[in-house]
Amino acid sequence: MLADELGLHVSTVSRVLNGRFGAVAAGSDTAARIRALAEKRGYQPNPQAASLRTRRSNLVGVLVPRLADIVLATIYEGIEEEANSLGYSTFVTNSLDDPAAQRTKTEMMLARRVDGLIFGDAHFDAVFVDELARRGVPFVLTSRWAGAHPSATCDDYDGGRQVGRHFVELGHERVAVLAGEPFASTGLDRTRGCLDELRDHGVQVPDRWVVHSPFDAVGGRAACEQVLSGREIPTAIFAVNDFAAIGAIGGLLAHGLTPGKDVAIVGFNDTPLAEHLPIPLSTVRSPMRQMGRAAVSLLHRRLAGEAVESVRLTPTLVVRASSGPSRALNGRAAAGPASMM
Amino acid sequence: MLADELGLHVSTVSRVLNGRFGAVAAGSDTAARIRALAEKRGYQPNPQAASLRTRRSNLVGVLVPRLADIVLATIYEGIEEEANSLGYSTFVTNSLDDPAAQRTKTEMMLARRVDGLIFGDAHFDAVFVDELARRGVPFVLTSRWAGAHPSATCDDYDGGRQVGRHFVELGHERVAVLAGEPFASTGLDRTRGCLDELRDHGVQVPDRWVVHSPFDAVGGRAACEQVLSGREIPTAIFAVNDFAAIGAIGGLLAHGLTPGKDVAIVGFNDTPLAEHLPIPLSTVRSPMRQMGRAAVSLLHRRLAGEAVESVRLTPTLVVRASSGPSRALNGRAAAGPASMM
DNA sequence: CCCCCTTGCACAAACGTTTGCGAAAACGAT
DNA sequence: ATCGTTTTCGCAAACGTTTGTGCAAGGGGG
Repeated sequence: MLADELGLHVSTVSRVLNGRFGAVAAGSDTAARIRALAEKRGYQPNPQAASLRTRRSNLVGVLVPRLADIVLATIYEGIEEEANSLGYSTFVTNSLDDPAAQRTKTEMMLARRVDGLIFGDAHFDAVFVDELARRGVPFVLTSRWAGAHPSATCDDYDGGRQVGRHFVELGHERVAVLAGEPFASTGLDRTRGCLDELRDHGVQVPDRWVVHSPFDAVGGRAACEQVLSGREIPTAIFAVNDFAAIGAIGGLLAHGLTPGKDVAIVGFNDTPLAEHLPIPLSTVRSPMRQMGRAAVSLLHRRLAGEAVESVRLTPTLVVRASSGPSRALNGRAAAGPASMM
Repeated sequence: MLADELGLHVSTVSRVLNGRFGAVAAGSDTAARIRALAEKRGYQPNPQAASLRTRRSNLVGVLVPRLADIVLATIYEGIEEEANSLGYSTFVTNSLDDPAAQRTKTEMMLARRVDGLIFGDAHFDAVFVDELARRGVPFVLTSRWAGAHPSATCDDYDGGRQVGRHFVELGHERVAVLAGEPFASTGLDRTRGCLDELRDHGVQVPDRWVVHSPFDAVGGRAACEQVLSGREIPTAIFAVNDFAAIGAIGGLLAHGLTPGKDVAIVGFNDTPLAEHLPIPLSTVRSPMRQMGRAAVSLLHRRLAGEAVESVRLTPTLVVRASSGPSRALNGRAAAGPASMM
């Protein structure tokens, strides 16, 4: 250690390096000497020794359904940024939305003595998080909310309404919703918002046109196929997730329908890919990175004993070719489909 | 603690719970009593206290260019799986391929006392990893290799050759390569493999048709635009990454060219999206998850003092619509470009 | 000149493990 | 019954911090 090398006591070193109190912890010259040597030696305090003593690890555990989902990965980028700037390190892990995995992974993080947790995979029934709350484990939610637990989410309901309004403005009267997983508040709120807005404008969506599926391309494809299997087909589809939208586009094309022409389609999240797809995808941009940052900030304040309130960030609709021009101008005639591609 | 509760000494408890030696560390009855209570209390040893004593943290640091890149995220899934099963926990962080960030993030992990590191973002020049190796920091590489450091990678050169062979089999004689970042072994090997295979079959690729770009859609788009800006255009394009391929597809369409018809295009990695794109993308499937697992295994053995050798996993070409049917059967006539979308 | 207050630092305990060492107890062989 | 060997387990030190307490010196006011 450097204490001995300076002929000082380790406690003195600790005090100046932590610079706790307003008052200087040591004579300005000794403090300077200490800092100088620490710099020179590249001294980094041993975090495990410190947390052993302080009973704080400055670790936060993060659970997401899946990091390979770009949405969650981006949220995690926000989490990491903010966490680092607050002096925390983060453990991430995938739960795959499997309740058993959520439990065991959470226990692993707890065993690692994380100070708190951030869940990006909360299920709408909230049974697991309720249980954790009862145990007094400090956590916050992000991406999805559940129960009354503090969360940093996107205002998905509002996003859904924006999509609904977009559809009515385009004159659509037959719309389907690919609603995502039934246990995720994101999908639920997005579809509810959309349906509410449509209803407010006199458009009713039949139940058979609200279909749940996983938040990925194969899920979207399957859900789309199901919608298209009926006698009547919709003129607009809202997929509550960009990847589901991509799958749906595949489904449409397979049925000889051109997205953005025969049927409008809009996704959600504004994934980087959306604007680069062969048919640029209309979508709702959600502030993913900010959600992550907000979640950490929430957790940080919770850990400081503060009573925090959930934050809900507003998304914005981005219109591209996939939701096409107004149906009023467009009619159903199929022009040379290549023109807009 | 549970030691006192049992009237036993903490050291005894420690011994039976660790079950170190082949010989039982305690009487079978006391051992049973200890285990029973540990189970009942849900006792989990404090890892920071343990690492303080053992000077091993069982932590491994992972640096990737970006987790929001699905390729790296998937590799990380493999890393996490294997790490957990070996008793390690992992810290991941994004370096964004920025050398300064690589340095500071690495130092952060070292400050956290990780036992070893896994780099998914090694640069081909290897200056940083060389330096680390000199300092005696234990690490392995994955995804990209550099210098002679142990790595778990895909045989990118072979993958490139497979693409080259595919192109010659289809009869292409004018091919372009969107080569990715010039500092990544992945892109370098993939293009080299492709070019070598083509050359072996008498096809020369002009330098102006080998263009570097970031591994994402906008990069691919830009690179593609550059290729298409010339007087002559290629009949086949190899994008060394699926996302770049998607961007390139956008570029082709913008020029009125239909991928898979006017020009064949193949990507790399077989991202989940590839097969669900409007024009299903031919691509080379790389064993991402296995690479991650192999990297951890390598690191683990290195930490045990073993001298390890790099592993190189072989990829397999997956042919889909985007590389279209043989040019011999196809000719150059451009049919209605929309038909297959 | 004495007292008190501040400043500057050392002392030591504590956090929860692991592990070398040694003592007591159990056991087997003679 | 004795002796040697093994088994079983307690003792204590150590890992690198943080932090409450206390002691000595220095300084200012009476």
